[in-house]
Amino acid sequence: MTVAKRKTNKQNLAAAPKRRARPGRPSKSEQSSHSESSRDRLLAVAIEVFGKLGYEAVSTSQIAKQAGMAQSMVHYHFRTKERLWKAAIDHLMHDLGRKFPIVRDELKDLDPVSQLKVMTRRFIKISATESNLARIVIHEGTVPSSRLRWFVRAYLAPGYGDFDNAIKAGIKAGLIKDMPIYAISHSIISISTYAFCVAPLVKEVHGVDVTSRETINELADTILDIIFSGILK
Amino acid sequence: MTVAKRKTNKQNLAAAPKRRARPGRPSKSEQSSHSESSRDRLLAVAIEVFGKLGYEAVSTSQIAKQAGMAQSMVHYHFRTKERLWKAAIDHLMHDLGRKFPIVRDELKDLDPVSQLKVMTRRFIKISATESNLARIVIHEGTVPSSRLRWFVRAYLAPGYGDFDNAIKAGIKAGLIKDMPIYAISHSIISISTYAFCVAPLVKEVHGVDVTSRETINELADTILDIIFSGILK
DNA sequence: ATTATCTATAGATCTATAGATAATGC
DNA sequence: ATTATCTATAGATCTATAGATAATGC
Repeated sequence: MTVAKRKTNKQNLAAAPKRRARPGRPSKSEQSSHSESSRDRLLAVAIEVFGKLGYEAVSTSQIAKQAGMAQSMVHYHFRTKERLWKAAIDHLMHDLGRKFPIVRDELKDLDPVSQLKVMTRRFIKISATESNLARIVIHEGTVPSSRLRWFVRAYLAPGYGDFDNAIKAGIKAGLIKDMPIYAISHSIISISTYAFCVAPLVKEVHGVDVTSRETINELADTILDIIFSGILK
Repeated sequence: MTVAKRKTNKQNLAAAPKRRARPGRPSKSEQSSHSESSRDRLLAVAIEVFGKLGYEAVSTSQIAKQAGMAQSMVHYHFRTKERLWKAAIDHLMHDLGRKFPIVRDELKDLDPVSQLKVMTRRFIKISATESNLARIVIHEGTVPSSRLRWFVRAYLAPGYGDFDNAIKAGIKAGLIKDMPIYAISHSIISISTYAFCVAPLVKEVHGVDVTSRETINELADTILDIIFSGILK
C-alpha cells in the first residue's frame, strides 16, 4: 500500500536555530550563544505561526523545531498547547504595550476627533509592524471558543473600549455623525488591519508589498482620509 | 501512562444527518430521503468548516461525519482533501454568482460613484449572508500558498478588478479623490466584510448579533456613509 | 537538589487506499 | 459492468508523559 507522502504546511516560516542534539542542561557558554532564552524563542515562534495558521493548524513539533529544540520542551515550559497560546498572547500584548505606549493620558487636551485620529494612526502602525495581533484576532474571532472569550475579556474589550469612548465623546460633542458606535469602531479597526493581515493576498492581487515603509505610510494617509472624510471629492 | 483525552475542535458545527451504516449503493428510495446528493452535502459542509477553521485545521473525518457518511467518501468523490477544497470554492463562487448576479452591465448608465455604491452595498449583502467566502479569503490570504495563487487567479483578481475599474473611472471623472486605487478597494472590501467574518467576536465585545436582518441593514447604511463621506459631521 | 535539555513512547487522529458489498442500468 | 456506499488498515503525525542526562547552585 503506497501512501503519498503527507504534505503538511510546514513551509519554512523561519530559519530554525541550530539544535543542540544532546540531552542535559546546556552550559552557560552555550546559553549565551542564543541571546534569547528557549522559553522566549518558543513564544516568539508561537506568535508568528499562530498568527499565520491559527491555533488548530499549528503543531507543537513545528513550533519547537522552528525554535530549535525538541518538541517536549513546549510541554516542559508550558504544560499544554493551549497554555503556550495564552502565554504567547500575554507576551505579545505586553510587548505591544511597551512598544506603543498607552493612549489616553497624553491625549487629554485634544478634542475627541483629534484623539481618534492619533489613536487610529497609532493602531495602523501597530497593525503594520505587528500584523500577528490582527491575524490572531481574526483567526480566533470566527468561531466561539473559550480562547476567544478569554482573549476578549483580557485584552480586546479594553482596546475596543478606548475607541468606543473617543467615538462616543465625538458624537456627544457634535463632531461625529450619530451612527452606531460599534459600527464605527469595527469600521476603523477593520480598515486599519485588513490589508496588513492579508499581505500575501494584496501582493498577489495588486503586486503591492504592504510591509514596505513607504506603502505603510501611503496606506495610513489614505485610511485616515477615508475614515474621517470619505472617498468623494 | 495516562494520556488526557485529546480535545479537538469538533464542536458540533452542525447536526449530522443520520448515517446509513451499511455498505453498498443506497437504493433510490433511500437517496430521495436526503434532498441533496452526498457529493453536494460534502461540499456544503466543506464550505462551512473551511471558512470557520481554515484548510489545515479541518479533517476529512470531521467533514464526512458532519455530512453523515464515512470518511472514505471524501476520497471517493474528490480524491484528495485539496481537491475537495477547490471543488468547494468552485461550488461557492458559482452559487454566489447565481444568487447575486453580475455587476457591470445593468449599471452602465450610472456614473462611476453610483456604480460603486451599488456594488458596495451588494458586496456587503453577500458578506453578510455568505460570510464563508470572506472567511476563506482571510484564512488563505495570510500565507502564500499554491491554494492562494489559484484562488486569486480564478476568482479574486476578477472581483477586485470590478472595484478597481469603478474607482479608476471615478477618479478620472473627478468625483473620487486621487488616492491609490488598491488602497481604496481594500478599504471598501475590508470594511464590508470584517464584522461579518468575526461575528462571534463582535457578539462577545459589543453584544451585537451581526447576523440579524436589522443589524445587517444598519451596518450597511453606516458603512456606505463612512466610505463615501466619512464619520465627521 | 534543581533546572533544562534530550530521546522514546503511548495512544489518538490524520490522509489515503484496498477491498467488500449492494444497488442500478445496460 | 458501473456506481455508491461501507469497513479496515497503512503509515504519518499529533499531544502529552516518562525517564535519562548533564549542568548549575546550594
